[in-house]
Amino acid sequence: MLQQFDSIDRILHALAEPTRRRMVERLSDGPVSVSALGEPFDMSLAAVLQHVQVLEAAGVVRTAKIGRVRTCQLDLSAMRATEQWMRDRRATLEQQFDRLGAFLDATHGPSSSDSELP
Amino acid sequence: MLQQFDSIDRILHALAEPTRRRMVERLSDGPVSVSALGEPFDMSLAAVLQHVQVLEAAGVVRTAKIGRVRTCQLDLSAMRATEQWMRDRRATLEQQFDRLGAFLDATHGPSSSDSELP
DNA sequence: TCAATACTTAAGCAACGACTTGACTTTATG
DNA sequence: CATAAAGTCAAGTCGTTGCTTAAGTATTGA
Repeated sequence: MLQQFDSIDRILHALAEPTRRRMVERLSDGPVSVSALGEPFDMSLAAVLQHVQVLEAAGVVRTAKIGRVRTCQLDLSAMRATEQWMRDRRATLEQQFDRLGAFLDATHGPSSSDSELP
Repeated sequence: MLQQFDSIDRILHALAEPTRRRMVERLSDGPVSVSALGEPFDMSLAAVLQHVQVLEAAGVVRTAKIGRVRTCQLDLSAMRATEQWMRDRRATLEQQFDRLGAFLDATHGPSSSDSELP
């Protein structure tokens, strides 16, 4: 597979990992250090750092080092962009349903709406 | 890594793959057959089918076979659930900002708001 | 200053995931 | 019926990823 990831690809890839997802959940309560972030997991600090680096490379978190501790913080704009991508797909498809509904209404008179999936 | 994926994990994993993301974009224009879905990609039909199976297992698409052709269709509820997860993380964190803002306002009088990231 | 703390880096390994090819199975269609 | 079309299944290849351990580097506190 070619590694020509665009921004959304990197964000989704970062969030697809269960451990990283739980880290993000933790970070939504506020900023924490790398070791504090990894504390719930049975995992070396090096592994925790690798997850943090993936999240940071994706733009999902920002980090800053003060003294010897690196503090991690969620960057919401990445998730906003991803939500937006999903909203766009939904909007496009929902438009299709609307057009189909209108077509059916025009062809055979108005009937029950088909514009929502079960 | 333990394979104890929950629903959102499977959805995000399915959408994290660039090829599958483009398939989803195609499907947001309406339902297509497996071979039509794979037509833009330089890839065997077997590979296309594997992607479809991942998307279906994640609940991102539903498929149905009529005669010899299997038609694929987006299921929006999966993406809605994922959007919701992201909205929840954002909401929690934004609440933190609000609390911090209120704290700062109470401690030193009102100043410029910190409730939004750059 | 010495030792503990908090990361960081690098190398290596095993599991996973995206592809492939090749052999079928099922529907159409001439 | 014979052949093509559309999809399915099963191995097997190979790069990526999540993790480990081991050996650093700064910082901090007694």
